Parts: sequence; C-alpha cells; structure tokens
Amino acid sequence: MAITLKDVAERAGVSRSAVSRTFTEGASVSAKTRRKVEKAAHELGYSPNALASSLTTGRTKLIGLVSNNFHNPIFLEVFDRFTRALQDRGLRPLLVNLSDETDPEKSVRMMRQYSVDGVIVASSTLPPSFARGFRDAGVPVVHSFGRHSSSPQVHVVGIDNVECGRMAARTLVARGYTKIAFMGGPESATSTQDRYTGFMSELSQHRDLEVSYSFARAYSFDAGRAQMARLIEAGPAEAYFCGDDVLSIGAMSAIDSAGLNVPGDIGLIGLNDMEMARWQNIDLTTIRQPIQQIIGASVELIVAMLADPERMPEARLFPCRVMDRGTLRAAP
Amino acid sequence: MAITLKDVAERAGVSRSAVSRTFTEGASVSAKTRRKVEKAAHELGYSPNALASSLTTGRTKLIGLVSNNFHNPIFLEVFDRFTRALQDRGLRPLLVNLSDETDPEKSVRMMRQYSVDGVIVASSTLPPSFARGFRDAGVPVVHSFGRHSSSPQVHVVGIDNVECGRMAARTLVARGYTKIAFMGGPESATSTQDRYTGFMSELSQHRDLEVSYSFARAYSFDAGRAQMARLIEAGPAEAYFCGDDVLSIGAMSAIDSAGLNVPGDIGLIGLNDMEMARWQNIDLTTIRQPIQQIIGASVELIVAMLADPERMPEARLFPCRVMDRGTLRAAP
DNA sequence: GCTCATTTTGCAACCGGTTGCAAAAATAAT
DNA sequence: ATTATTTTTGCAACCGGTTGCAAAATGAGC
Repeated sequence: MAITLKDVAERAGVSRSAVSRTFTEGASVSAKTRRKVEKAAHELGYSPNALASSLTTGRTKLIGLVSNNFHNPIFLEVFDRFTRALQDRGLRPLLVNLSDETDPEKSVRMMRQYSVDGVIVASSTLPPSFARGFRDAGVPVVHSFGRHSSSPQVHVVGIDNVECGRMAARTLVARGYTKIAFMGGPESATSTQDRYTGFMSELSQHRDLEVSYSFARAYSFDAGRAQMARLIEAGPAEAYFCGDDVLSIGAMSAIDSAGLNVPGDIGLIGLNDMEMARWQNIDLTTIRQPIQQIIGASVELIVAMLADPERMPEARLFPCRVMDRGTLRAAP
Repeated sequence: MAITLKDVAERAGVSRSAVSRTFTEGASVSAKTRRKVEKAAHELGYSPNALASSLTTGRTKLIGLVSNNFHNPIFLEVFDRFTRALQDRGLRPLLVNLSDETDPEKSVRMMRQYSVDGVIVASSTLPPSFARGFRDAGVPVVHSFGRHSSSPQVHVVGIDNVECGRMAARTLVARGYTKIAFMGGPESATSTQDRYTGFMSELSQHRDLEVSYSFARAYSFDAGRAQMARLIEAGPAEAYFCGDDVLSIGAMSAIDSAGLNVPGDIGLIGLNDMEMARWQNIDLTTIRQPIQQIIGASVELIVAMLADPERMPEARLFPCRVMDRGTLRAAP
C-alpha cells in the first residue's frame, strides 16, 4: 500500500542506502543521485516512515506531554504554547491525560512502549516523585510548573511558589488590610503547600494582623465558589490570596451572590494571570506567572537533554510580578 | 540500554517467538512457557516496543488529533474528553496544533510519517476539504464539529449548525424581540456561515422584524467585545445571537462597559454551553452542543474505521437545545 | 506401546528504515 | 598517463519486533 524506500530505490535505479542517505541530513550523496532520488520520491509521493527509522536511530522525536490539569483554563494556553514550541523544533507531542489515572508506573510504561525521546510533565499539583519515575526509567524528563528543591533530581522549570506566597502577603499588607487570609487550592498540591508556606511565613512577622487560611477542594471555579460561600457564612476576612485565578473567579462569584462587593467588602488576589483575568468583566488583580518563558525554557531543556541525557538536573525559576487590576483596594 | 525481546528470550530460555507470543493476544503458548516468560520479563522490567511491532502489524495505535482552536476555552473540555476516550481504548493522541500552520499538505505528510492509524480533525472552522486531504492520502479520518453535507466525503460528527441558527432565531422571536441580529464568528468559518444561513432563513418569514448581522474577527473574547462595542456605537439591536459562548461573554463585557444592562437593554444568546456559561457571574443563555456525545461518537467512528477502512462515510448530527439562563428576557 | 490429531515451538524471513565497511568512481596530485 | 586521495556507492547486517511454516512435543484413542 504505502510507498517505501525500496520502491523509490527501484524507480530511481539506485540502492536503498542511496535513498536513505538523500533523506538524512549530512549524509554523503552526489548531486546527481540526489536529483534522481528526489524526482522518483516526488513522483511516487514518498514520505519516510519516521517510526521505522527510529528503530535504528533510537530517536522518535516523540515527546510525552503529561498533565492532570485538564480543567483549568490556563492549561489551554499551556497546551497551545507547548505544542507550538515542540512543533517548531520538529518534535511531536504525545498527549497523556492523567486525570483519572493514579498509577505513575502505568504512564511510565506507556511512554516507554512508545519510546518517546523525552517527557514533559506539566502540572503544578503532582509531587516531584512522579517526574522522578521517568528519570529512573531512563527517560529524559522536565517537570514544568513543578516544585523546585535545592538539590533537584529532575529538571524543574517554574516559579518560586513560596516567594509568590510572600509576595501576595506583602501586597495585601501594603494595601492596608488587617484581616487577611489564604484560600488555597487542594491541600495535596505542591503549589498550594508552597504558596501557603510563603504566605504564612511572611505574615508571621506581623503580630498585629488577623490571619487565617483554608483550602478549596480543587483548582476550579466551583470549588472556589463553594469555599468562599462557606467563608462568608462564617464571617469573611477583608482580603484573600486565592490559590489561583480560577479559584479567585469562583470566589468573586460567591461574593457577588452574597450581595457583597469586590473590592469594597472583600479584596482578592489570584495567581497565574490567565487570559481571562484580563477580561474587563473580571479584571482580576493577580500574580503573573510567566507561562511563555516557562514553556520556552522547558522545551529548551528537554532538547538539551536529548543531546546530553546525563546533564545535571537544574531548577529554573522565573520571577513573578503583581498585575494590579480591580480586585484589591488602593494602598491607603 | 533498553530491555528487548531477545533479552527476555535468553533469560527465559525460549525463542524470541515464544516471548512475542506471550505478549500478543490470542497467540498459541503453553501455560508453562508463558509463566517462564512472564517471570523473566518481570525480572528484567521489560515492556514491548510498540513502534517496532507496528512495523509488522501496520498498527501504531496512534491517532492524530488535529485542531486549530487552541484559544477557545471550550476546547480544553474537548481535549480532555478526547484524550480520555482515546486512552480508554488503548489509543494515543498525537497532538497537532494548526494555529500557525496553513498548509494542509504538511500536516498530512506529518501524520503519514508517524503512520498514525487515524486522524480526528477537531475544528468548527476548517473546511471539509481539509479532512478530505487525509482521506485522499489513505488515512482514516473523522471530522468532529465539522460541516455536514448530504453526501459526506468523510465522516462528520457534530451538530446541524443551520438548524441551530434557526433555533436561535425562533428563541429570540418567541421572547418578543423585534430588532434582532446575528453577531457571528469569523466569516470564513463554516460554522459561522451555517449558523448565519439558518438564522436568516428563519427570520425571512417574519417581515415585521428588523434584522441585521455582522461578524467578529475570531471566536474570542476580545473579538466579541470589540465587535459589540462597535455595534453599540452604531445603535444596537435588542438581542443578539452570538457566534459562540466566548463571543457572547466578550459582548457582555462590552455592554457592561457601555453602562448598559443584560438582558434589560440587550439580550444575548450564545452557542456551545461551555462550562463557563454556567458560572453564576456569567449565567449565559445558550444553545447546548452535546460535546460529550459528539466526542464519544467520533472516537467510536474512528475505531470502526480501523477495523474497516472502506466504511462508507456518514454524518452523525446530534440535537442541540436551548439552555435558558439569565441573558434573555422572559417570554412576553 | 503405537498411531494419529492437535498443540506448541523455533527457524527464518520480513516490516521500513540506517549504517559500518570495503569496493568503485571521481577528483587531485605528480 | 599514473598514482594517491577523496567522495560516492552498494552490500549486508542490524534495529525490535511479528508471523507462516514445518518440526517437535503433547495428548487422545485404541
């Protein structure tokens, strides 16, 4: 059915090696045979079988893109950017949706079966051990949006969530709020834990403030709305650092439904700065995570690992900054 | 480096064929050798190379998932559903982002190089000819969210956009609006064209109504907001059928910014019923597109084509219905 | 225990490419 | 024109599996 190397070779009247060589970068072929081969290939509509060649070269140009965040709008941006960045480098993303899969072993085996050249784990909630599973199996891996550590075991690209927590705390204090709180994402997420740590550590220096915290059951609108409704019921704080933007929007909606006003009655600051945060009817004050750079660096790193799999793991963290919009009151 | 069939065979003291057979469904192996092989495989941590086996079997279990809608929040739901549905059947989605790629030839060649078993084109804007390119290359293809025709050349799964246009028109008329308009997505999108056609054809029967139309430059928040701002400037209609939900939300924002009120001053009805439409601070009246069913049917069809590539192309259309929320006034 | 049917097994060829190596051809040097 | 050097070419083996076929092993029946 499909046209193979052999067909082209016969038509061009050369050996199979000659054909193979015309299609591989930097191989030795004379201009004359190259022309002959290209002509034959074109006439037959031949395109080389990438998978067959991967057998001998050991390269598939397949990159596993593993995520469990298929419900957070920001991940549409993430997938868009990742797929483009990979495509630009001639790599192909093999998508793995972890949403209902709990066993890390399974996805490791899966990726090995398809002999991907590398894996990008894009998740702010999975523990470092997950990415380590790939490394242990000898698969180059980069954990994007992951938790960093001083002695990283795998490449991590993302932000300093602890510092972001501090930044949020400082911002709320600077705006003169005295009764402030953390409304985090799921407690099991590493990003939640780190943001909590930073937030609390910064505030521990201010003995005059009333500080509290709670967690939503997921990074989702519904969870944010439900949690904020509970908080309002119990008597809310003046301002909240929400786990991320989508939680903030959920919280906003609950505040609205309770007949209260943002930022008049309750101030909110999110994290991510997803596209939607800029929508004028949302206009969320939030901490901007430089997605584009994180993804750029992630792809760069995975490419570097293809060349040198033994490369020492590093953590690349990008600075975040507050995007001041309409959900916090002005500084006093 | 990696463990191969041969390694397992040696360790188990059997032939390579025996090992291969224990790992292929319905092959003839005695219980005894199967035990030996499984033991050895487990000890070595062997997992078969899916790509190598694809060479002889002609099956990669790779499905190309091609889309150009990486900016519409609804597509996060779409990707989530697709990846899960495919995974559940042991298939792997190979993601192709068409956003900045214009040449269909190129993606066809790409898919052929990776010898995907089939392709799902998930797009409401690409013309039928795009999917046909795959079919012509001998690749099984399903066009999800695509335009249907009476004599489909490829499998199409989606909705009847013309009928949806009519439905929107009927709804607006039933609510007593007399000055109504269509604010479509990009004019080049097949979905826009069809919805426009249906909308207009339904309204052509009502000579007493004032009907107008315009198009936004994309299915996006910004485009919807900008377009509605223009319309308000020029003197708006009483109610709009917007190309999709994200356009509606953009429009809502513009109406809000102009100091007008939804649905008091301007009524809106969208299309899709994405998760966000249900958010209480958006609460969009919209026409529900049964995404889950569309995706289920798409995957079912692609699987069916794997078994029988010659299967006659069919169009599977699912009915839509109006989700009545807060952006249209009640019937008079 | 022997024959015959059935199951299990290994051999070897093949899938569609790549690549080391030595022979052949082209080019450069004398 | 002859020889030395470089480039191009084809052969053959290999990548990691699968599979048709015939031989070997097993089991049934007598």
